[in-house]
Amino acid sequence: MTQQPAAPAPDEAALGEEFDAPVRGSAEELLDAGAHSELDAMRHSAAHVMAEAVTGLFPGAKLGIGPAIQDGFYYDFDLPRPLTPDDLSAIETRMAASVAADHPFVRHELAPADGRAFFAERDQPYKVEILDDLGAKSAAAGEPIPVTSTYEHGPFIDLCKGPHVASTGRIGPFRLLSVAGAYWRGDEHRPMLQRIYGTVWTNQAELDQHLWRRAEAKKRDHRRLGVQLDLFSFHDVSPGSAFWHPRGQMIWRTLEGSMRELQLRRGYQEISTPILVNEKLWLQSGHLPLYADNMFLLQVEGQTFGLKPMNCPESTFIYRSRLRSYRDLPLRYNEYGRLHRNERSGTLSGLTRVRQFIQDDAHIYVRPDQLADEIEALLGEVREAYSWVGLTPRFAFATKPDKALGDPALWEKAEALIKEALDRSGAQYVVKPKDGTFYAPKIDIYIDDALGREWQMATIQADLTMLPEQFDLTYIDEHGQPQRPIAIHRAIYGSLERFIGILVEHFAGAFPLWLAPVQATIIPIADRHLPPAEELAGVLRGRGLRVDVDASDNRMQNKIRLAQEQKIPYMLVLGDREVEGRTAAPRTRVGEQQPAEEWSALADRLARESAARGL
RNA sequence: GCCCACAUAGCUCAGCUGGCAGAGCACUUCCUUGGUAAGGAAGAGGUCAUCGGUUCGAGUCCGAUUGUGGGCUCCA
Repeated sequence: MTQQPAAPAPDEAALGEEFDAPVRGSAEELLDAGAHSELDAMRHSAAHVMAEAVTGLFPGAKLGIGPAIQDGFYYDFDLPRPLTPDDLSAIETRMAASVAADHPFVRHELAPADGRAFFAERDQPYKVEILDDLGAKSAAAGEPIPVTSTYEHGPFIDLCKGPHVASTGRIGPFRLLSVAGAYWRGDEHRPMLQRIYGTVWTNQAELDQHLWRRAEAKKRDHRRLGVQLDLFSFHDVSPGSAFWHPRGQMIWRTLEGSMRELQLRRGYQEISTPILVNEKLWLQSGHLPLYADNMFLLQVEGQTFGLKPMNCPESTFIYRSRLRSYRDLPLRYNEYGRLHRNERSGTLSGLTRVRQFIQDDAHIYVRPDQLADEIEALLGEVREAYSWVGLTPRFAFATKPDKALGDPALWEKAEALIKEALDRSGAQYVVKPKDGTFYAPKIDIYIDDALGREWQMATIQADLTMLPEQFDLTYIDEHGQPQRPIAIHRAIYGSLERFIGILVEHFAGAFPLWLAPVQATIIPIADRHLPPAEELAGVLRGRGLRVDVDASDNRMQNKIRLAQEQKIPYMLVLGDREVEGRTAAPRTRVGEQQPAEEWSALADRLARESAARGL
């Protein structure tokens, strides 16, 4: 967010650093009302008006495309020089003038050849390319080339299939947001154009709401809160890899602990496999040719080793370490594997795009007749784990892609079994045809966070070929014959790094009690209350609670403020009154004051609340 | 990787057209021992990301490098 053309409102700036204690569950008010076609027409029209402004400022500018998108629009330009934030305000000013002039949008239709000539004359090669592609596509389909339609408003005319609002005056309040580079047609071998993003709404209140939501998202940004809450940091000695501070690591361990509990209950067995592995492993699995660019490879004594980018192949060595009976299956191996992927430098971003991460991975080996039951159980695991953090998973079923390994009949069977499991579990899901991996149909899991943003999280894949065939896995069936198992790959949190990043933003740093790295801070009012404060801390820690004592010489009010900023769920105030009765006065981070409570009763209550994993 | 922007104290940031490096918070010490969102005073803290260049003189101008941000791209 490098360019914000207009200064924030003064009161907003003053409040910016310390936003109010977030009230979780207020998601609805943050949600977008949703786009509709009238608004889309307005946004697309705004793109035209912006193109008018840009071509006015930069005669000879070449135009890419300028569609409506969620919340706004963009337009790509080929310009003689890079745009600056000052240019954005100049463009906004010109746009405002065009809106004030209320130019009608007029549609013209031209014969295809005339249309091409029209844009060729005006030296608009990208538009010509679009028309040529359109013609080629029609020819290939054996259809007539459609007429070329253009829309004209005031001094500006553009290739466009519409629709538009009636006139520029109908365009609602807008704001230009940022400039970014974008390859023509998303292809890095094509020229890089300059893209300007803007947002448009039907009225000022909606625009204000949108800008507020953007500001709110920025305040919740896990990269910012990670520093403020002392969770993790990044350093240039290892770009793309987080340094976990004690509090961040505590969140990590707490999530991991809950998952271990669930996995134990479900009969998983935990394994751990090497990080540094000879490249021949990925030659065998088939990953190497496709994935080598994303791997960290190194030469060791004349051989090539790599840091593992995924866990899957190695669990097969444990599977094959002895002969397996049909009675052994399902065999559920889970692994918290530390993975490295060489993401391109420009793509790294906080915890959501990293080079090193740890997955709560598992590989489950099943007989074909066990597949549907196992998938159904896995869907239950996903629902349970996500309920701990108040997220509702949505499922997408991705089927066989065109380029796929293995016997099509097997695919068909596996897909039918997955569908059966999905239906039986009562899950809501969409089907994404041909979106599976080359070795497995899969179920992808999505959530919407408190700001209404969608994230792809976990995945469940039913691998028919890669592990079973490439590594020649077998089990002995009841007739003494070797059979192929199916390998289910699944991660529930996915990457813990990414999961925590999403949770930080979802909760705005105010983690539920069970997950909060510090669950309570004890606030002695005066120094003489320090020894009993330590005593109380001992009682609470004895019940497994994570507790700090604020031993600074700050005043109580200041200690409360600091605990509030750290979003610690409970502040336990200890003064003369409390020490006398061996009680403490709890205050929650939303400002609620609870009656003073006897130490062991308080410890019991908080421990119960924490164990319940409530929100 | 590519385009653009940015990098000043632990954090958030100021430093106009080149002329001895600043503030608030945090930290240390002292005073204060308090009742639900900042008590007071003093002090310490910076090779202005790194390397090179222009200049009498560079935080400031130019170049390269590294990192970060907004995007594009990719994602088994």
